[in-house]
Amino acid sequence: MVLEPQGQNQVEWPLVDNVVKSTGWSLPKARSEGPPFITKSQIVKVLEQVGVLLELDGANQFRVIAYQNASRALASLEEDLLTVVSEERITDVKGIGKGLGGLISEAVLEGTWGELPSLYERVPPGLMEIVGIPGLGPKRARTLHEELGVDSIESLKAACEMGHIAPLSGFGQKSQQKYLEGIDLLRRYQGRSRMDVGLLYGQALEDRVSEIEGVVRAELAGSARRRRETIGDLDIVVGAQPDDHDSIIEAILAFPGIAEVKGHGESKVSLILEADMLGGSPGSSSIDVQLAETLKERSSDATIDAQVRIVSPETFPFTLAYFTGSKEHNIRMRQAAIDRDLRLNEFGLIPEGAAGGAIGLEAAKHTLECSDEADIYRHLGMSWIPPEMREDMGEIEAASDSGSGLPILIEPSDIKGTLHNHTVASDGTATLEEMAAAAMNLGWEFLGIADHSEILNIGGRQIGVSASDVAGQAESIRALNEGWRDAGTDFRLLHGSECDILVDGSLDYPEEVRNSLSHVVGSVHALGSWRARDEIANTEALITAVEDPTLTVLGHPTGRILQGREGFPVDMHAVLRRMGELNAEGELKAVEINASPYRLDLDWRLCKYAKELGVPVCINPDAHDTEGLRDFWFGVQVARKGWLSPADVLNTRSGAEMESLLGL
DNA sequence: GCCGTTTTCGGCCCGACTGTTTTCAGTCG
Repeated sequence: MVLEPQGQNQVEWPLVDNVVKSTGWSLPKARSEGPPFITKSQIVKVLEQVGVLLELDGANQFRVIAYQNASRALASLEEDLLTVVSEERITDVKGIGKGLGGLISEAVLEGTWGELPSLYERVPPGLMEIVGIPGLGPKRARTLHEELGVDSIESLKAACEMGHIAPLSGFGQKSQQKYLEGIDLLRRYQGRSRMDVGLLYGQALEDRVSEIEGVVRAELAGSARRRRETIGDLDIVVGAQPDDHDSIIEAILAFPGIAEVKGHGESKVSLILEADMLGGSPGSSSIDVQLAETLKERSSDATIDAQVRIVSPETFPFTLAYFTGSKEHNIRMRQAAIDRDLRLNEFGLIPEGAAGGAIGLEAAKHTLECSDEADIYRHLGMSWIPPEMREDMGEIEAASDSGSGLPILIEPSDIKGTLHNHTVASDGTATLEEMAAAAMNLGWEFLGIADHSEILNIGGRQIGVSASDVAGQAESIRALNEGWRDAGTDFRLLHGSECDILVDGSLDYPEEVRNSLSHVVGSVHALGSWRARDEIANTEALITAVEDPTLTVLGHPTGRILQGREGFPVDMHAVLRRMGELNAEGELKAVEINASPYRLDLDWRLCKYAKELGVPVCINPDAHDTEGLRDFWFGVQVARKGWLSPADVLNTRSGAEMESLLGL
């Protein structure tokens, strides 16, 4: 076989990847051929940036919001953008009007950006970094620039140290000090945590708070409850009688593992947590005990911000719903309330007539009673929406009495096995027997082995299984399966491979080797080459790969590492559309949700589209040891967030069904 | 800048907290 030159298939190994932080604040250059001269994902990014630039430029805040909304609207556009633009249907997209429709069309068809270049030139790039500092928003950044010429983190730091900030009107000693601390914080702290780390801390905190005397209810809210792929800070909502609030706050402040108390008042405590918080048993957490143990080892040096909010038990459901978000979901909920002449906030659902001019807690005395979140949704003519779905991605419409209804979401217990796992034959640390035992321990009926294919090497070291060794692995698996069959055990190993997708979209291994396998997980590992190319070339190559008759599952489709590196540019909508066609023709082409919390790729935003196209999703832990199998749990969270039901997920099928689907 | 079945103009979610003020702007979620 012909091997690619080594450099082409060097893995950029995720966790030692040095993240080069370029500012990224510039307008993308047009492709040399087109249209499209600029791709959808590039426009999405530009609109998002322009929102920030306009704020810094002192624009009307509603104009700013319009750009942000348009960015979101475009991101969730499923159709091919060039088609939509060419047919002059771009302004049919809600949130994109004449102005932005024109801008988007110009970018796609001409490769130019209208008036935007002058905006980008006008706003110093350093100001964009500065608004990342807590307590320093666009207005103050603008003032600092105009008054002191601050145009970077460095010049801000210098201005603080020389005491130039405090005398400014509207600023003061405390602001100056806070900015210095903020700069330090920004350098130390990445801002968000992966889902696994965030949930581990969140559930540890929730468990500890629940045990405090006087606490009636405590629940994790925010992005953690919504199972976002990364979690900003933790929000815990506590319901307790007002008389108990003081003692509860005192008890919280005495917890181990508090690196810093950022502030505390009558109803709120703001903390930075560190690893000591994780001591003790995992208690009632929904991550199981074993998984929690594994995660503790992974996240021993992490810290995370947490806010605890304490309200009366009657107010609890409103506060929980409010702090669960998302912001976009809440806005829609408020609008639904307004339509019914109600006011919805974190304290209640208040008839406007009854509240009069009162606001806040005073107005909330007139609230409609709600004993749980479902009551709130019911008052607004909707069924209860699972937190994972609260992203304003159509759930409000689906949940409303006149809507199409919400799907029944998949649960971890629906999973009967997974298809993408490694052993000592490539870069795993467990044997076939050990992996199989661990899978049976999880109650699974099958385990797909998919060691790396021949071409893969890391740092020059051969990792993949050579073509000649594939037959040996097949024989071992056949013997093991025979043993289980004879013993009447309903379990089997499925012999697959994680075959590299080469730069031209062809698959590693000779065809006859791939044909001998039960399944092929096709994955891109030569990230360097793919990231150096444009979206259209990558999309074509990926479509070539999924069209290969031997490919069963498209593995970690974009190659992203959360908070490590972006995936390669690709029009995943187009790839999924092609996969949808192939499935309609009777082929089995599944797309993976790589459940490793470092990846969570396919992104949840694309799951619903895959489902609509009839592309089965396969949740795979990509386990490299027996504990790694448990990561499938995170994949299930992503699937739920992406509206998937058990039937939409390939590996909810029984072991026997799986064999039949794979033609074994 | 977007939107509209009371509107093509005049709205655009809403409240807490902080630090700066002495009645409030900016930031955050």
